[in-house]
Amino acid sequence: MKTEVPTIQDVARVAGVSTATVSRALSNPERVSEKARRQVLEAVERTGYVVNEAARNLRQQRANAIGVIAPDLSNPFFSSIIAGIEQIAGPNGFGVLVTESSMTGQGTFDHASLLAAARVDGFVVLDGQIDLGRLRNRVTSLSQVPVVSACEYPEDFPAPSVTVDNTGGAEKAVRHLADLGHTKIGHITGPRGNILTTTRLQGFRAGLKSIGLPVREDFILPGDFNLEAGKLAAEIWRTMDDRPTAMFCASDQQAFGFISQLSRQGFRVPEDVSVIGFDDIEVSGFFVPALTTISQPRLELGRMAARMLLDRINGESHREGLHPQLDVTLVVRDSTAAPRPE
Amino acid sequence: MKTEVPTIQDVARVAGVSTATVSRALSNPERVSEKARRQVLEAVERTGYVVNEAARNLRQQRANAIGVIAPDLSNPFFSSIIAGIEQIAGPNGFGVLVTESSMTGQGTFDHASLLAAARVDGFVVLDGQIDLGRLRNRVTSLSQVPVVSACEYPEDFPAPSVTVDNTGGAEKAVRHLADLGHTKIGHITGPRGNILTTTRLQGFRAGLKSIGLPVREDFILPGDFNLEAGKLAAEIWRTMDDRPTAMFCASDQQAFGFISQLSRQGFRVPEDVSVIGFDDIEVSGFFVPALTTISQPRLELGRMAARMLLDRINGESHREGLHPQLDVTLVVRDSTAAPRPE
DNA sequence: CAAAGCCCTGCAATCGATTACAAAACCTAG
DNA sequence: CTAGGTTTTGTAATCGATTGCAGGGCTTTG
Repeated sequence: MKTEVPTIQDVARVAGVSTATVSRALSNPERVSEKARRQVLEAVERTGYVVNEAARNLRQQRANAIGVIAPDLSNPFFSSIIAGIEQIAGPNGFGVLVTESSMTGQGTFDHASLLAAARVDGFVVLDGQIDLGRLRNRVTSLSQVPVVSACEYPEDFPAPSVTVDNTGGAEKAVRHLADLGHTKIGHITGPRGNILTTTRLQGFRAGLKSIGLPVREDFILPGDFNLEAGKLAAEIWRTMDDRPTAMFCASDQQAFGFISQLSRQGFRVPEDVSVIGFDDIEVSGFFVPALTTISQPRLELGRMAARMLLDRINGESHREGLHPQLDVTLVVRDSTAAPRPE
Repeated sequence: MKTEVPTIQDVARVAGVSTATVSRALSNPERVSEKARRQVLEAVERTGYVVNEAARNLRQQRANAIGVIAPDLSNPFFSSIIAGIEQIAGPNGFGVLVTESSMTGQGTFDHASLLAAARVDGFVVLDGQIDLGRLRNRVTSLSQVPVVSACEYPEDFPAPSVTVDNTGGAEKAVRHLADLGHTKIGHITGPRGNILTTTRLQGFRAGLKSIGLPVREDFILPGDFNLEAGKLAAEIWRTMDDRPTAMFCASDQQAFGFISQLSRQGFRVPEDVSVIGFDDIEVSGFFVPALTTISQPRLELGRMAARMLLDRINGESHREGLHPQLDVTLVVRDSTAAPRPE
């Protein structure tokens, strides 16, 4: 039982040609004769040869892999994006290396090293809070390094990005609630300093304004995107003298936490308060009540980001400032309804 | 602005030593003199040198990376396990390459190639449905290749695995329902042929038997682990003449789908029917009603698998048949209650 | 038939690190 | 002061693929 892994040499010997021909037959089939190609292909079959990526990477000075820096793998929102990235990267011969932001910085695995180490040819950054200093530190100008951000990104991130229309989404949410007859509309924000938080809040304000409703600052509750934050917000809502009859949540998870805590206290959604989320993750349609929300094209976000990154890696440097914005759509389900008549 | 990446040669020149010394100073500090070490370290600092992994991998014949084959990245269940794998792999200098099973087989990216291509040193397989033929095809005997399966695995998978006590978990679920006073207990299974389906069903039967309840075959509904399956099962439950008063679902997602569809039809959980899930994914505690379920140590599952794989890669061949089983725990929340008195 | 051009092929250098081997430097003890 | 031992260092081979260059074969054309 031979455990030896066959090399290109073995193939060459079996096929009766040189290694150069084998290499060419495999990567540039049209550059070799019909006959040689057949022989090589057969020899590959017989030997079970598979190219050694390490050798190829070394010679070609590229890794054929891209890195993904995600803040939190256990958040289903990100995994969908990653799946989208995979969908594009895989068929193009690129592997996908996923790293949680919290992991990097340990051992040999910080972002910059990852890149310089020739392990990946570029990054998709999904983390809006990422520490730029660490990246910049090694890489003089980020704009020379293939990096694309998706979804979120830190302020003045000097890289192309692909995002969704957060402002427009928030406006849609507000308009939907207003259309149902709500006039006292509240908002639970995302974490401070996050770009998504800012744009959604902006859209919330703009939405109210555009339909002539006043912005009640006391109806804006600070939060985070996770379940716990929604729960906390519910506690605050409960203690309010004058309560909003509808809440626009910055994320679906947050909405779940909000609704969950409310029902535990005996309130009903949408009877006592309408709730609308943002993201449209998979469970949203199956929540009780099914969640009305703003749907993001998550898979497409990932696919787009991957495409842009691959383009950059391949040298098609579309100008620095490419920032496509995908559209979001309102999905009406059961968590929103007309306010209870006074 | 130089874009050149510094090599070990550059470091050697700056430090005034040979490349061999640089290499040793970095990976075996104790093998070089105090003085040389200082010089090298300073030169590294000055040049911003980072080892080229491709070159190292080629020379050392190892990739310092492990592959993870997951069936479905958008399932939050798996992402947690992956996070666990990361936690172990990262600090040990190993990268984690994640692949969705559905992706592999396309292009150069099928499982076996991935391995032979020297891209990864081993795999963690999370997919119970994986096509073994494709793996075996290249690799004479899987048992020689560092592979560890976690959670699920195909029948007679010739590799170490780490799983949870599915049978025991199912028994706990049944016992809990029985303790509440239920005698008509049903089960929605996972997909056919899956090991988790089998073991949980087994446990379900064993549980009933151990408390002296008869196994009603018509109370066992075929399903899948996803949301949709739960919804389908709910439709069946509705049409039953004699309905179970409690359902043990093979997964939390399935339970969500079941509850969701039921409430849409005007039934209430747990008043009309108690529901218990399996997995304890994050939202479960925030569902309405909060889901009673069997909690799996998902992070630990990943960590354990990673540890075992790293051991195998490093040659510590603990005997073939290592199959640790982690314990699961019952988490009682609001979706289960005593049956309504007749 | 010879010259020019094209296609195919092979030789050998190359990528950047690691490491076997040997030489050099340094110590220690007699 | 020297033989023998130990530590430190450097030289050069090596991993496996890709690719610039040049040579050989074949076709085309004058």
